Amino acid sequence: MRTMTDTEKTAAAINQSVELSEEQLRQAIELLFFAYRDFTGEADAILDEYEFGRAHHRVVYFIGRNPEVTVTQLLAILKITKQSLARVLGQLIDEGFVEQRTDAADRRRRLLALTPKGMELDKQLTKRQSLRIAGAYLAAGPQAISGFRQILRGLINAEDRERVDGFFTDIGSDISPKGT
Amino acid sequence: MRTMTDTEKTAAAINQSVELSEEQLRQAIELLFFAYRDFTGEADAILDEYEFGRAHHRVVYFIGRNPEVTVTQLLAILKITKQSLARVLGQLIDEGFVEQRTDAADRRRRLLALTPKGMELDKQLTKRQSLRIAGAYLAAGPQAISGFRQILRGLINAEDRERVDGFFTDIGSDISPKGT
DNA sequence: AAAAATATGTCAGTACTATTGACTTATTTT
DNA sequence: AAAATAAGTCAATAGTACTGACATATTTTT
Repeated sequence: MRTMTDTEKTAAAINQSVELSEEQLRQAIELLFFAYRDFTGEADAILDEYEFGRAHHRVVYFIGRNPEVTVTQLLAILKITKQSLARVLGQLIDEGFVEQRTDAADRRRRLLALTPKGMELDKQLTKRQSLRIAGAYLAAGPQAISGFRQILRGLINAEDRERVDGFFTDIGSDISPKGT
Repeated sequence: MRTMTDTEKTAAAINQSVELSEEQLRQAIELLFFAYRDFTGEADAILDEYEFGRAHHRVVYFIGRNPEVTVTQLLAILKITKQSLARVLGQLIDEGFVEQRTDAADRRRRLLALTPKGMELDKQLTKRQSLRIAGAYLAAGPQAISGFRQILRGLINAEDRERVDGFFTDIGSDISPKGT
């Protein structure tokens, strides 16, 4: 009686653990719900100080991440309407967190960027969330990080996946021990 | 002067060898944002048919998951106020998706459960989201699933982690669907 | 040059979710 | 009997987002 090869063992293991029970899928739903709730709740205290809401946070975040983004591009990223963005963006501009300049190449366009004040806010908001993520990353290790990324990427609509692919496509390797 | 324990040495080693760049952490923030947005968007079309919103979805989901849950427990899970829940829960009860009965052991309590109609809605809503998750799970494989879970669990506030431990650990007695 | 399309901005009205605060009723615990 | 707990309700407010309609400036197409 022959023994299984390593490959066969792996295949069997995959088959067994890939049996996706309703229980397992519901667990994933709940993980997402609680993780997202706690993750977004992180910045709320800071936002309150500025009398801003989560919509302001998202706008600040994505302008910070994509300097010189246009209004239309921002709408595409956030998937909200122009009217919804207007309120939030207007406040951020009025209060000096975001600045607009006309694109010289196409004068219909307004290029959006954070002011130093806006960068400061972005940094403050992102720091908290980053700490939470860093904690989870460090506790779980590089393999887990790779899996986390792969699955979340798979949950994103195909059209938007490229947005999160960042500058490196070799998922997993970028977290490995430095210098070795 | 005391020496480091093995655990401390390990922690120190991890801290030194793993470099979490701002870029990596921002990528995680974006993964969460897009994945959660697309994941929750999945059920919207169905909810529209019933003229319900996402709040109704969450309530149906958690009652389905925890039959005989009380109002207070549901508030603790959802972390919203009683007044917020009242509107949504009232509608669900009025329209026959959720039923209430008085707890015989403590007649102040109302035990909540889905009616067959409510179960049908829950199933319909969960199916879509489960398919999305199953797709990502199957594409990424068991190791990735494990990592995904570990990291998301690490993002959840410590108090609530037990809620998502599911079949692995004994869940907090406050929510379990009674028995012992 | 005129027409069409694009990018942005704005006004008005509506819906959903969620909040704080105050108060009531019923029931159980102290 | 008093205090605490569980649930329900009323009123007012805020934040986010939507649809629809329309205006202006600029660029592209015809």
